[in-house]
Amino acid sequence: MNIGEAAAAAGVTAKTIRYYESIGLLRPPPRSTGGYRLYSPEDVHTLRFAGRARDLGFSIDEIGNLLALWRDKRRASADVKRIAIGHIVELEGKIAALQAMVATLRHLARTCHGDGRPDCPILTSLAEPADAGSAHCHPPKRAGRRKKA
Amino acid sequence: MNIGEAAAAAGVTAKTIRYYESIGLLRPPPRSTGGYRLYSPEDVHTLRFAGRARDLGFSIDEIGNLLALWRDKRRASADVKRIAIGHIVELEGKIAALQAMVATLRHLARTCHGDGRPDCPILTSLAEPADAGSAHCHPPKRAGRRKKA
DNA sequence: CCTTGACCTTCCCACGGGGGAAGGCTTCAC
DNA sequence: GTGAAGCCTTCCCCCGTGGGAAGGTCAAGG
Repeated sequence: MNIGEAAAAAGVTAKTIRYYESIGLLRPPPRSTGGYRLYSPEDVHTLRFAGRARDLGFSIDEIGNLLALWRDKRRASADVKRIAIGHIVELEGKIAALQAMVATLRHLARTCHGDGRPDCPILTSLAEPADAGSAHCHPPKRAGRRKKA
Repeated sequence: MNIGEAAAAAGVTAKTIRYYESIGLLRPPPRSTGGYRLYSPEDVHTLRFAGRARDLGFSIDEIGNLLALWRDKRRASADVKRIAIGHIVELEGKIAALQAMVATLRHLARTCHGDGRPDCPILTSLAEPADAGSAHCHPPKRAGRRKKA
């Protein structure tokens, strides 16, 4: 089948498939005489695997590792589980960072009149020096974003 | 003061300042005879404002809006609050998406032996057709990542 | 047989939010 | 006067795609 059909069957876009192939995540499929990529039903399985792993937030590298384990019939399930657990930890870190932002924003929004007057603690707090604006709130910023933080 | 000093005072990197200037988020400062950017204490306030807004997860566009409101002394605090509330909603959507992923992963990890045997429900579930693998779990995937979702 | 339209190909640009390096100026302290 | 920072610009890199242009292929209908 052509790339469009395979993409629809796997729940990803043709664009994504070409991208995954270009970065070496997927092996290049055979081509028709006209140069079209030709996919087998097994390929569709692999594509769906990759797409669903992405939906679960795995990075390209992690998906590559999972794909290798998937292809290896003698894998140990412990290896798979370790990757999954590690990913859970990573996701929870992001969740915590986002929740800290929400908490800070909620606090700021609560103290803002929200009417026609110009004075707004959200704005003044954002411009406050150093950590004065966030110290009374929740330190953990974005996960690993700031180098000097 | 030069860019490095201003960056240190505002808690951002010189690189970030140049980047923000290049995309039009910040106005170009005056230059010395040697071409160095010269920043005033007010500029440092603005820089800190932008950096802290980014730490709270605001997008470049949103920071631009907030900066415009910040400069406008006759703004209505309701406008600021609306942006903040909108951002909270957005962040909560991301949190929910991440939590759904974690829940699914937890479920999969729980059913995986995690020993030397090769059979692993994590892998088989990822390759299952359609929504069979996630239907018994939590639908909301990443916020706005998949177009055809 | 030929056209049409859907599909495919490669290539480049964009996003956010910068990191890092190359190669050249300035500026400051000694 | 001179050496070491620090700054300048410019370029290319990362993730994970999405969008679109310019052009080739394929299947079906007239």
